[in-house]
Amino acid sequence: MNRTKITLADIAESAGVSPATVSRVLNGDPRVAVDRVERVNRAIQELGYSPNRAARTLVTGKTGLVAAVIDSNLNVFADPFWGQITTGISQALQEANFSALLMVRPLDVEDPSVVASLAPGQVDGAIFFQLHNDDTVNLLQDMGLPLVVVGRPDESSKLVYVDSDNFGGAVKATEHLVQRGCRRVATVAGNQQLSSGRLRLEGYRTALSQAGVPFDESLVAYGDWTDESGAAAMRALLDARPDIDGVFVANDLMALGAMSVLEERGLKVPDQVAVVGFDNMFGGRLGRQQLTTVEQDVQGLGAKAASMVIQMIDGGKPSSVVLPTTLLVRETA
Amino acid sequence: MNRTKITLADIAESAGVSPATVSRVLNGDPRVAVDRVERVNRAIQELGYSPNRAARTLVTGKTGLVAAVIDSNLNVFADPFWGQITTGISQALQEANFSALLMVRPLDVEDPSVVASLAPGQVDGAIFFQLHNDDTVNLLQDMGLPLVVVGRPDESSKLVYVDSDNFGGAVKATEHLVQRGCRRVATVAGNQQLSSGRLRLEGYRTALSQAGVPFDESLVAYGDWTDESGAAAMRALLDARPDIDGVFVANDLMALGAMSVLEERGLKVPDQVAVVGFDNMFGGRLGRQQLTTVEQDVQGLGAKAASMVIQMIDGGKPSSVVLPTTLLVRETA
DNA sequence: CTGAAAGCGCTAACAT
DNA sequence: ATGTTAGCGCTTTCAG
Repeated sequence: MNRTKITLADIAESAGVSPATVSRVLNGDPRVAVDRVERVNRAIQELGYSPNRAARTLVTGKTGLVAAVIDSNLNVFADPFWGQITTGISQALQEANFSALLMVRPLDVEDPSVVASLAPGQVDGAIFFQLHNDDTVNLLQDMGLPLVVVGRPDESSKLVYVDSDNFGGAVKATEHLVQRGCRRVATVAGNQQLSSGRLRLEGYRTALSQAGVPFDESLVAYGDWTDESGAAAMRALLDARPDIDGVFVANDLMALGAMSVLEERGLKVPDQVAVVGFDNMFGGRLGRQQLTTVEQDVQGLGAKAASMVIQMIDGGKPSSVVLPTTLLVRETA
Repeated sequence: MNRTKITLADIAESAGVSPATVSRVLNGDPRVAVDRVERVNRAIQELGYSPNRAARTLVTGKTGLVAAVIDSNLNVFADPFWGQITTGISQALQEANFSALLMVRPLDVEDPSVVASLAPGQVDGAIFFQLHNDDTVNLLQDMGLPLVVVGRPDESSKLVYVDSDNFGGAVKATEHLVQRGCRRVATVAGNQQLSSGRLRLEGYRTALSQAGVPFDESLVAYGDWTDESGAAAMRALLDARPDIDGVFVANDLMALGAMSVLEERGLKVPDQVAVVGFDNMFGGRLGRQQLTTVEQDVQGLGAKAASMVIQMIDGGKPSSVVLPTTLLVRETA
């Protein structure tokens, strides 16, 4: 239909006012006379005008864009996590009239192209996920880019972050196992390069030590979040310690793998071995039994991250936030 | 560090050349003398310059942006599908030097804001998902926006699309059931508002009729892709037709629900009832048994969609593509 | 309250 | 092979 792009000048002419006035109407300047506002709006309507972002950006210096940067090395894209969190981000940004720029990139290496795409003037802010190294991010931050990290950066870092309470969730999960009478509680830990992996393991250790149980290395096995790795870890655990009677698995997918191994060995869940997962993936209906697990609000995480960058863009200095996690007791423990 | 934004003019001055020359170097114009290219590049390096997108966009009319538009009413974000497909899109765009703009919006209503954000000049192209109504999309297409749809639009539509071979996959799944000896093959169909839901059901019917089996309404139940709905559908099916000996479930998540019902009724899979799913979610390891299912290449779907918009942006006229699906025979059928 | 005019940073003719 | 010169479409002083 409207193949020719129509500009602010066209509106000005059609409405019989100056470009400046049109611009004022567009930006809600209250000083413009009511009848003129009306005339301008009508012209906009009739001609089907929408302002050119680039031109606006060029003069204001604001792009209206926030980048969501995801490490492509985390090839766990099959995890529902990503869809949920990007949705949370996109919708929250939307409401503040920002758009989300999705960047899936290898972040483990120093990548000049990432820096270039995020240099001041390219985007107004950025949200980073689960970084392996903080260098690029710190550089960008020093260049004045408003940014927040999802997950927990190094202690030493001054980066602002949002995270689920992985530690607290793991503590609750482990305590639950202890309280229900498990005496030899093992754990299948996740990727220790990620803060979520480290903190869930730390929560397990802490809960145990608070319960007066000495830490036992042979009760810990590691996976990489996938169900196969959970199965392998569970097998290793059982081989080393056939007396295990409870296990905290750092995510539901690995718990799924672990439970299939338990079944394959003829071990009854939860009577012989109780299992607690983490994520509340598919409402715990992942395996054959309703999984007892720790719930985190992933979409909320995304929304929070978005609102924090926006705050920073507006000159604010939000502090890092840790969102609560909830233990959902179901059939497996 | 470099808080002051440095521009092309700064580079020109520092390198002792004209802005035009810098621009040429930036855009790889081969005519520039080698030593000058060198000088310019050094200046760029030293000053840490990166070109301003907005300015470039303003003059070239190309934004370097492709929007990925997802209907927020499809609140199936927990499905791994989204993460995979957006990853596929983002990476493919990346390689062609485009960026992905993620827009999660209600598409069932006529939304002027969607049109405005996608009007010519705002983005170079768009990828739409699973639309319920084609009106907005057709409008945008008429306005000259290069766009491709993921999923199958109305027959009448002239939209270019990419889709997995849902029909063919369903045919293979159903044929497999028939060939393994199932006489009363039921189906748990998905959301019929989506082309994937319709085509998988159609594939089931077609395979059956080709096998000379008359269509039987009482062997069809509907779900909404969730595992609960799959369980409910399976229950209804079994109540109506206790003689069912095979079932094609339109996605793995519903198959998971269906299998738990089978188990709860003491029906052995696959001996008493064989089950085939669709998606190959988590490699079929979703339930307690390795699920026989139809695999689709979701990330490939995203990548293909991206390369097709890029083709259109470059003036090409790609035709719609249907990506093959594969039956993976495992334990459940 | 409104208009004129000057750019924002870049590219693309057009000269040279 | 390189420089000069106009703008791209918008916002924003600065006058009035």
